[in-house]
Amino acid sequence: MGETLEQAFQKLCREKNLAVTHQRLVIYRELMKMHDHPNPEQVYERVRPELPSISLATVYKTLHAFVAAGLICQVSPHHGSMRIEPQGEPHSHFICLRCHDITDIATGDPDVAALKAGVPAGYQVEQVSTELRGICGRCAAESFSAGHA
Amino acid sequence: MGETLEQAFQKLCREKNLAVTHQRLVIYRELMKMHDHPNPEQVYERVRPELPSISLATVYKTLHAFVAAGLICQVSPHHGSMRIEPQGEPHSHFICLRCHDITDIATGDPDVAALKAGVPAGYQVEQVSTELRGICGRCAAESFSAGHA
DNA sequence: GAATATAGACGAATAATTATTATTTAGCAA
DNA sequence: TTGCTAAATAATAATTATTCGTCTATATTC
Repeated sequence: MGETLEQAFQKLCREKNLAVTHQRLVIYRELMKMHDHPNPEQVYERVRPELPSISLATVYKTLHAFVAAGLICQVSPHHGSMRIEPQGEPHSHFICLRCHDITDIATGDPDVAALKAGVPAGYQVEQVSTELRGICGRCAAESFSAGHA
Repeated sequence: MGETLEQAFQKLCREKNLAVTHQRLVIYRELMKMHDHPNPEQVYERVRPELPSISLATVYKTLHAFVAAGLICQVSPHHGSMRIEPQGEPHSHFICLRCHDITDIATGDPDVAALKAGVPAGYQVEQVSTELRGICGRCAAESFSAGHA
């Protein structure tokens, strides 16, 4: 039973062509214990007792590898830098994961009332927004031609 | 008529207790011309011809002042650092603008089909997420007691 | 118009992340 | 097994984005 998680991890790695390393296993095991939304620094601190010589850069690379492989998700990947919206019109945004470009999407408002219903008491909601993320037309065209070059 | 924007800006500033400065006016005027989602660096480059001695730090401070006053919006303010979600369950997030804490919100999925309908052709949507932003219970309680200290 | 508070310029500092390079390790084949 | 090759790691430097501190300049208030 103690092996179940490790075996599951090995299987996942095979599927995704990730090498199974001790560091990755320990990081994965710690991640699976966490039910909040840690940042890389926190993950680093959590694994250090078991991996005293690990470096923060390795944690970053491992987390990115896990995200790319779909083992974990990233909460609202940001845009590299602060982005502002001069006009106050409410709409959704499409954010390109590759070039970070933001495209306005005209959509109906989300059901704000239903969303707010799930918010704990004492929380003050100031904004609600829906984002779509993926690859924009330009980047999709580029990777297509690159794939056929 | 050329004065309309300037007058409107002055009025806004009075309402929000912001001093009307030349730098702020120029930044505001440029922002109102922009229909994309510039970052501070881009705003800086845009105003430099008119304000050769402005510093990037001033642009940051001004943008923050404008956001706080509600003159402009920020597109998905980020969390200071990368945040991950170990478990793959889909849900929404409440993000505290003060302490950056992320709280899971159990909600129904947004109408993904309707959202995707507004996406330009050639764009590949990989994720759709809804975020609520505001002040979490802890921070709200703190500012309440601070306000009455 | 003078006093006071706020804003700006400049440079340095900090935080988050990525790149570099040498070393180690995993995955695979003989 | 053993050795080869590609990938992963550790350590550190570099980059990028953002903020801070200090001094000067400007706006607001009287």
